Amino acid sequence: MRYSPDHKAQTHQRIIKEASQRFRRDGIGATGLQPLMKALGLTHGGFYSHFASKDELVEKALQASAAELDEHCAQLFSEPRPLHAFIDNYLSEWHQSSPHQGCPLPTMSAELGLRGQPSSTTDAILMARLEQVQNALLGTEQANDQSLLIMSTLVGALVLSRSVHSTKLARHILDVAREHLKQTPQTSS
Amino acid sequence: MRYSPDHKAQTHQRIIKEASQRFRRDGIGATGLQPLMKALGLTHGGFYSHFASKDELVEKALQASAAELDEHCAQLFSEPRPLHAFIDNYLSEWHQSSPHQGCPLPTMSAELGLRGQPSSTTDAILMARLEQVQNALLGTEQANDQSLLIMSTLVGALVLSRSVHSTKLARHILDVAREHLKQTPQTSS
DNA sequence: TGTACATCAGTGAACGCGCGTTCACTGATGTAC
DNA sequence: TGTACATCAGTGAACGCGCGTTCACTGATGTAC
Repeated sequence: MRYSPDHKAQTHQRIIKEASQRFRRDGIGATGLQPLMKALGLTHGGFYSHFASKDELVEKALQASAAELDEHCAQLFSEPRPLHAFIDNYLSEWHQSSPHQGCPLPTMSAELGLRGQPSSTTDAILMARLEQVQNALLGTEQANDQSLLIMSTLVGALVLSRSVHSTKLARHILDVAREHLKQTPQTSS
Repeated sequence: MRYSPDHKAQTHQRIIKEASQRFRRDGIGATGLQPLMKALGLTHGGFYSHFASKDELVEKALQASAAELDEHCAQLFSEPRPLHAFIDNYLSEWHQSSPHQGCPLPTMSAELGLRGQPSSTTDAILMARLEQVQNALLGTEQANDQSLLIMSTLVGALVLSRSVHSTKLARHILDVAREHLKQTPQTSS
């Protein structure tokens, strides 16, 4: 064979990785398969020997984003104050300006909501995130509810911060949410 | 003339109204001008005698959404407990399942963030919403910051609730956020 | 009162473009004999 | 060792489609004389 035995598998993964970034950065609808393949030094015709359709790629890319995020979070949650580390990371300037490397919920959830296949991977991503926050809350009463509340505020602050034109306001939104969430640490509200 | 003197102005407004709903429901990119005009019983060719481009319509439609929302909020804020009324409305099942009639922030902000023209109408919408929340907080210290925090949680809860596949979870997200926000009424955190 | 003309909201065919998808093909490799 | 064939990741032209946009046109009306 012309290529190494795992060459195709590698290409497969490269497509998924690039797609997962573009979907988060530009949205699913605005990401074309032709430019995507070209960016990887390939032609678009080969795409369908890797995936049955764009929808399949969306699903795979979303799962890849989730796995990437799980790994990233696992590191944060090994720190002394896991919840603070998670919050700081989620509301960091890095996350604000790097949607393509961050959580898919703020960027893709709206678009996924109205796409044909409801996917249910969104649920899985949210649940995974919630679980980790719950672990950090260490068996507090209503840890379940509180983690939902925290995630709501995190996602909302990030969405608003990214959509706002004034960088000063954008930053302030993150600051306010960060302060509040770190101030109400383990106790139920 | 064949039409009444304000006929064109009426058509103009009908286009804006229909567009403002479709943009919120389906997204800007996924809303075609051809189907939009057809839905109003018109042909697509006439569009450009009303607007210079789709971008201009986006701007006008966004402003219309904002005005519509202002009016709606004004009613809520005349009630005895304006903040509670606002929160209940924002996190209601009606708002959850009626993105086309609701706040454009949860549905359009992601897409607006990455479009060419930064628009800055998003900022105006957010500021208007914040101002009303602040008024409800009646000059509390840090009313400014607290209204930002409330809006973050409201937007995040609605975004998550809409994107989630399980209706039970969707409802729970709204419930948790509503309970929390109504529990911390006027006092700063 | 009747004819000729101007107005102008809306019509519908056409444009170039990028989309997702299909498919006959290429060409370097490994295998068979 | 050398030739013939099978494999298969990737190629690139082509498909039908809907998009935003343009433009010559229609046809009912109001106005001028």
